[in-house]
Amino acid sequence: MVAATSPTQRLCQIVYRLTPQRMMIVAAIESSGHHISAEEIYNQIKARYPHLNISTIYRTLDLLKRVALVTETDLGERRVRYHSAERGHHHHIVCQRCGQITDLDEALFFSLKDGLRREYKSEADLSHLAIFGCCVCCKG
Amino acid sequence: MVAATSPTQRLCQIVYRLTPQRMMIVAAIESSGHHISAEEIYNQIKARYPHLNISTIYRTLDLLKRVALVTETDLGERRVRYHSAERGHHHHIVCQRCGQITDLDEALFFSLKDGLRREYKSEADLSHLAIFGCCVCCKG
DNA sequence: TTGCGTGCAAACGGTTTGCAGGAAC
DNA sequence: GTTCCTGCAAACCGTTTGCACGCAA
Repeated sequence: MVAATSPTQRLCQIVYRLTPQRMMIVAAIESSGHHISAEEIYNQIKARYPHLNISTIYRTLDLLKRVALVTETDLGERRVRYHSAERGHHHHIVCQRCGQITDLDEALFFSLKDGLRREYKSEADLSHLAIFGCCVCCKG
Repeated sequence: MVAATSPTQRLCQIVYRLTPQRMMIVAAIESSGHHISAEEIYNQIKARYPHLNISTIYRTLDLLKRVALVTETDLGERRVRYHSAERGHHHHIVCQRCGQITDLDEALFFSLKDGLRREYKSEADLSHLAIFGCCVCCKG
């Protein structure tokens, strides 16, 4: 059983230099279950490696986006969040009261995508949609 | 035939002071067909009234949001855009190539809203959704 | 006359940039 | 040895804030 190519291996293949910083940043994103922000990556790595500069984070994130290893999502905060592209397309509903983020099944969006194609002749890129609302817990 | 209360009249009713700046800002938003940014409002008014300061724009926008005269939308740019609340709920598809913004019919979203309620017990606030994609013109 | 609204200037927070030294290959 | 990557510091850009003056009511 052969493991799928790891993100680090893929970075290698694409000829970019494999520096400790880049490996730590990739690892931080991979290991993060949720959508992580640049600052969160920074703080997480800095604890072990205080030398790191935040501009390196941004430059690496930019690189990772270009080689399609990470995707960025705008969850309506002031800042943008990142996650591994391996997690694929998914959408979220963000609770406006408690901030909880729930991932949504893609099937929910099929009819919307269809309607856009039929009625607007537009191809929607529904790769990372954030919907705002109110979750079960806060409805009471 | 009686005209509906104008935004300016409504501001008056809500006891806030009616200053020339506020009137100009309301007028700029009303007369703008599209979704206007704080800076666009600023530049538009400044041409006639150079004394105006941009912090007044932000403070007034904040006030107008609180009294529900304007709504703000995040169209995935760095900045936020505003429009008159009178235009009501609507959604947009933003073309990722040419930047064109097309308003969408709300009916497109009924099944999505329904699914969210049924399957996730969440009440979606679909008042201003921005969907990204590719318009007819750019598809070629 | 009072208190709200304004202009001004300075700060904010997330992000980007130019530069020179240093590490990966 | 060469090129790319990094840390540093400073700039950027949209937005917010504290303050004192001034105008709407």
